[in-house]
Amino acid sequence: MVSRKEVASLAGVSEATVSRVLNKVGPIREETRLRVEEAAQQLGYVPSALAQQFARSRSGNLGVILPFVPKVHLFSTYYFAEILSGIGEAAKQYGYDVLLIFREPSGSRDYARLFLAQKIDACIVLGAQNVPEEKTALAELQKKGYPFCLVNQRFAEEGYLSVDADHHAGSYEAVKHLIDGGSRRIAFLNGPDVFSSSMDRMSGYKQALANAGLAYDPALTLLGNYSRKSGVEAAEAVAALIRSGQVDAVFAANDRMAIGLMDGLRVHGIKAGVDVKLVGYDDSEGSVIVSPKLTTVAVPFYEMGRRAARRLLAPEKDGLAQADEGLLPVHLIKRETSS
Amino acid sequence: MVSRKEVASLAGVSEATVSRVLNKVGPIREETRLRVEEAAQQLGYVPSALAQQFARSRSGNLGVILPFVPKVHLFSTYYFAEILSGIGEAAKQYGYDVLLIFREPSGSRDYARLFLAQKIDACIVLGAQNVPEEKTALAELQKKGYPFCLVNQRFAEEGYLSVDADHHAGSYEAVKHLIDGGSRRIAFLNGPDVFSSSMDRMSGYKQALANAGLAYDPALTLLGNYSRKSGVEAAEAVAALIRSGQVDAVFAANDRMAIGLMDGLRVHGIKAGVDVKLVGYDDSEGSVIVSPKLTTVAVPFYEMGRRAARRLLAPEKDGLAQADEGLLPVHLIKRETSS
DNA sequence: TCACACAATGTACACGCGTACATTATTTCA
DNA sequence: TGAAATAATGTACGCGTGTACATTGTGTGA
Repeated sequence: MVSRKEVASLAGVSEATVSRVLNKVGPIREETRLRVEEAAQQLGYVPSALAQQFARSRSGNLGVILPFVPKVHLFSTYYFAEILSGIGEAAKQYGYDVLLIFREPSGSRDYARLFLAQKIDACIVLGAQNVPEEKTALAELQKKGYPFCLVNQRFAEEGYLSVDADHHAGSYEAVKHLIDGGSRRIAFLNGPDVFSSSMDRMSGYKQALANAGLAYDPALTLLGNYSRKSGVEAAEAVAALIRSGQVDAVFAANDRMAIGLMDGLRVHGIKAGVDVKLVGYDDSEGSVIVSPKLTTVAVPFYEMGRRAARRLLAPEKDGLAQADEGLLPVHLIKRETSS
Repeated sequence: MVSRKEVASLAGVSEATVSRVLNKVGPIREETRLRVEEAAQQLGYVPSALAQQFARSRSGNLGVILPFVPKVHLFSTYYFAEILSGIGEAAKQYGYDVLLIFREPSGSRDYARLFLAQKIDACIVLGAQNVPEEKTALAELQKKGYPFCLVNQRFAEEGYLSVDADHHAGSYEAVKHLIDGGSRRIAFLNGPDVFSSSMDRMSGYKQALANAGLAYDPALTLLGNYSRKSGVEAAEAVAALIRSGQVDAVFAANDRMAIGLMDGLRVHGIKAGVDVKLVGYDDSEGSVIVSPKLTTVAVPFYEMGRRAARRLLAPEKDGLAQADEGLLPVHLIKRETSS
């Protein structure tokens, strides 16, 4: 292995000068720089990231904490793939590497330890839930001043750094679209309220109803867990509501449940888009594959990942922090299940 | 920040003893161990991974090189998510972290530099292609003795470490299934031959035809690029072949193309599963969402990722290397498009 | 020409850990 | 009981880099 020493020796300078040339710090005579660069080139010298990290006391790693989802082995593919990809772009831009952290099945969340061990300089928590253990873990990060950012989740009272989309507006749009199309009895298949996005969607749903002078009926709100299966399972109840004339449209909090619901309803002889209108959420790949095509709400997951990383990594001077504030816009995509 | 020094001081031993206790090396008096552990606990001491890595000259990172796929921002979700998840499990098991490496859009492949910089101790290359730049990059890794493993790709002549599934057998099964169902004129929508899996599928396709006494007709083989769009684009040609009676079934090299093809054919008034049989490949999420449900070949992506990581990280003594050799089995899943 | 500013480089050390080697304490065995 | 073996611990240093500080070189202005 070739180190700074050999380069210095070959270039006929001290190690410090080599370091300065490579890090572009301090004044260097042009001739010296060339000699050093030449020597480094010739020896194929590559600085040891290990030594650099150690000397700088910075790992240069951005940790990304992934939720443990037992069914799909890792993640509800589309959603996380996009976010991760956005994170990757920003990380690269700012010279950071992305360290993947798979949460334990046990649910242990000792995020602070990752900082203590200096494995990461900052981290993005995906799929954070509003449960006590999570809140404790995040509070510890906050207290110790470790930089972290949530994606698609907010803890209103805590004021943690987070990047989120405007799910209230998205749901409002979705439900308003159904109302505009003539629906008056709209069921809502929501996800668990440990996710702020579920709460946001609920409020958007309610507001759209209220704005149209429609009453909110708790009996029309069903609870799923964002899985396809839970959509299928909701079908029976939804079918009954449809048959009894209590429901003429359904808004599902994500596409997976919406698609599961479509399948489940089909068994009951009910066809989405014909017998009942349906709107999903996420604009996932499945939404255009399914038949009829699913009306849904597009969420800029890629951009959300990018912003989260940028907020953590961008130097203050870039002044991006401000530009990155606020909820990202979502937009309704009208397809076949709502016309 | 609390370091070994404070722990040693509090426990009344030397730093070396602290190190020995925590690393469980050498004989330690029980009482001493307890004192040290107590002290570490009390101080909340967490060893600096940075310093450890530096001292050991090992990063403890398993690099995962991700292909650059412009359209889907990161990856054809299901496929990579599963592999990545499997890698994550094995990495965790062997005490490694997963460092994500997003390939440059430019296509630069200086994998060796990652090792030179000591950023990773081993790496898994996803989506490797049989193109000159790739071969050069991999040859360099091999030459320098850096441990790496390919997934779902082989370079026959080079003998690189790789984990692959038996796509020849999978394709054979798929096409045989179509033949058994009465099809005699089977088109093949394959992917680019820079992927060995494409070549494997081709040979399986040919063998199934040959075994059934059917002639291989190059005119019935179409080329896509594994994207949904390319499936849609192939529809016109396939539709013509079907109309002219030259084709009564199609085998597509992955689900995305198969699903795109279904959509494309629908425009031409041709319904998969009714007017033409269709088999896809991958058993992706979409295959059960699409209607009619797609017959496909299930590939153990998760297990492939796990094995790739295990091959690189498992200590010799575990003797897993041998168990992990050979192609992983795939299996046909019969659904609606082929009955 | 001399003093002084600043450019350019060298010297020296810290960073926190693993570990080879030296040293001391304890056991074993005759 | 004494010597040898072994357990238990301490001492000392290397790992490769960043960088504070010291030193030397190079103008600059009166």
